[in-house]
Amino acid sequence: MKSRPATIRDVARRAKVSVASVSRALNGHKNVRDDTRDRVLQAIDDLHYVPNAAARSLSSSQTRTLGVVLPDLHGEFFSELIRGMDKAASERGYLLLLSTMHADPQLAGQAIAVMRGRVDGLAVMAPQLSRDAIDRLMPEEMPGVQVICQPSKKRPSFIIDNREGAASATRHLLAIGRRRLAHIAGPEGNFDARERRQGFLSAIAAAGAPAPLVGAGDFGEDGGARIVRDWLARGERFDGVMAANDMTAIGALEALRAHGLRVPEDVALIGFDDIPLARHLGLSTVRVPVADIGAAAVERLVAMVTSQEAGATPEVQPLELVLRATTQGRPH
Amino acid sequence: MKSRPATIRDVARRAKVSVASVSRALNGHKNVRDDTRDRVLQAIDDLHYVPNAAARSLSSSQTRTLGVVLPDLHGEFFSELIRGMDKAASERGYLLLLSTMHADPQLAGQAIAVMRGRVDGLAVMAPQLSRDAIDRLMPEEMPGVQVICQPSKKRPSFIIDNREGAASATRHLLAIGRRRLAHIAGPEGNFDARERRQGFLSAIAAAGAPAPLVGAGDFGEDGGARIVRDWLARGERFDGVMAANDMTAIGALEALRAHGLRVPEDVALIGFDDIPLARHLGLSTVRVPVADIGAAAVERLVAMVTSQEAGATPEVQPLELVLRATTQGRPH
DNA sequence: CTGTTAGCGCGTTCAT
DNA sequence: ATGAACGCGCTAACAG
Repeated sequence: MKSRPATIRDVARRAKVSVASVSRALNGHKNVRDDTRDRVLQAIDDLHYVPNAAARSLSSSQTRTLGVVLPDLHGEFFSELIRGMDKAASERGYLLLLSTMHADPQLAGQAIAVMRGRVDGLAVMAPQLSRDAIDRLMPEEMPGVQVICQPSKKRPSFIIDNREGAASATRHLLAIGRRRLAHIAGPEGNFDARERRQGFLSAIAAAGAPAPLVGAGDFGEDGGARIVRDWLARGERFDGVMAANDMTAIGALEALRAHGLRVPEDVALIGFDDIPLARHLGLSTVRVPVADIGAAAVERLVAMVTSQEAGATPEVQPLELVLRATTQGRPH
Repeated sequence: MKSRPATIRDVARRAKVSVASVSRALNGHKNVRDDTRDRVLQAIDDLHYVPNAAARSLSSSQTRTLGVVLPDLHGEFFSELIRGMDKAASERGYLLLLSTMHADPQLAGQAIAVMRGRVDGLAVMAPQLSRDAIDRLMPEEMPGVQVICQPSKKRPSFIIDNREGAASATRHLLAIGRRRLAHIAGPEGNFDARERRQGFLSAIAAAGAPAPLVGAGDFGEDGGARIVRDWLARGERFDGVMAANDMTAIGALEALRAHGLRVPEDVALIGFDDIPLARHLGLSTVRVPVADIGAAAVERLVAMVTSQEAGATPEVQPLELVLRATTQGRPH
């Protein structure tokens, strides 16, 4: 007996009430007699009735779904962000519709477009897009928040203080006596990468330290390793490296060691993000509370969806300097 | 001018055609004159029309969305699985609706229930649930596949040969001359964990090696470390450890070293999964092609959704032994 | 090739 | 407290 799924009408018939009563009972309205409600519930149970989500959306024009548009993220960063978002969403009865796009702005646009009508709100992370590009892509009429990218004036943004984080990492290098510093930056198109570079440079300037070495990495392990090898091959001298993120730092670490340099004795090294690998490798870094950011963003998004709240003040999550072996004499 | 979104009727009016023609043009039907199609496309562009997904679903009874139900996964395993799935899905015009549930079977049931009517098919990973439990939870009428868990007879399953993987890891330990082996198992309720333990034991038996030590871990770093500390405290002797997964192995590695034991000289160590950490720590392991599994599962699911295909033969993805420093004399 | 129209399943007035 | 009826936006069957 694989009959088609029961509809609200089947339930109404079986409970001997009208569809309106079933709907009311279902949505917990007050004006339903206990007796009626029980009969409805019984019928629902008998028929294994499950409301059709599409019909519900069409008629109520809300989906109880949130769209999440992410760049081509890897590893722990991705999973932590989703974990934070999913937790906040499911606690509030929302589901997450996912779209992991690639760097191309055009794809970003498509990703956002296909979500229209399927979600009540949108959380977008697009560090490679400018503020204006994001503004152009986001549908006017739909609530939206931005996560870890250039803050918008029109939408709440959940960000971190990249400059301060990078500056404090740099000050730490200076504080342990390193003077000839180097920075391996992230992709030029990436907002966070640019901010971190700025933070590094301003800390150097503020301390009156010698002009630093700056190379352009790609947020990846290979990029970090390549830059370091180049420097070393050119005979550059440096005793402290601040990398744009942990993966870059890890690449740098391997290149340094492959060249016979000791870390931290010869060169101190610090990254950014605090991915789990960092802890295991004893890499000093700046911790980004990714899951918290995701949760905060979704929490706010749900508030916007349910109560039309506006407001666009960026919410800045605190960073934390995590000191480990690569900037300390002792092993972790 | 923040008017309500344009509907198909607005488009029809502006293009001076009927809604049916708009629908046909939209869905790429052949029987539309070029002239008509152009006018429709023009109107769509003018009005920034985007079809309402809910209405479309209701009327066509398909959502172009796939549900993904996952356990409380961490790190790279999670992100790789999603990456593989999302790639396969988006290439075919499908979106992923996510639900990360917790171990509780009741929650699993809820997670699946809320997806009814919102997705065309379901991909479920539930290693902590029995075959029967999953069968009971999965809606009869909806296409579904299972990923990395006890294979069902009713649905295609995408699995790995845990026993053979564990056995080959164990044989490798034996082959490099280790005889007093130990196994740190995963949670007893987990299907893959049980299979891996079996694989370990049968390899031991087949080789006629001495009775091994077996401890119950939890797939986590702490569990692995705890078991090793216990063994060491009790004065147990062993020269090779096969851990149920990489995180467990990493915990074991740290406990071993903290106790002054050298790896692999004193104790050889091998894990399972090949998460990125494994490579960085030089941990030997068994590689599970997580992204490929996810992609294959979704690919098959889409086929089932679009063409009612049946079939329930488990698809077994190949594993690969990855040898690194923790089972070899030399560093990686 | 094109237009008219009847549902799809549900929420929600409006009467009663 | 309950029921009848309309409309949400779209697809598809049917007429022309």
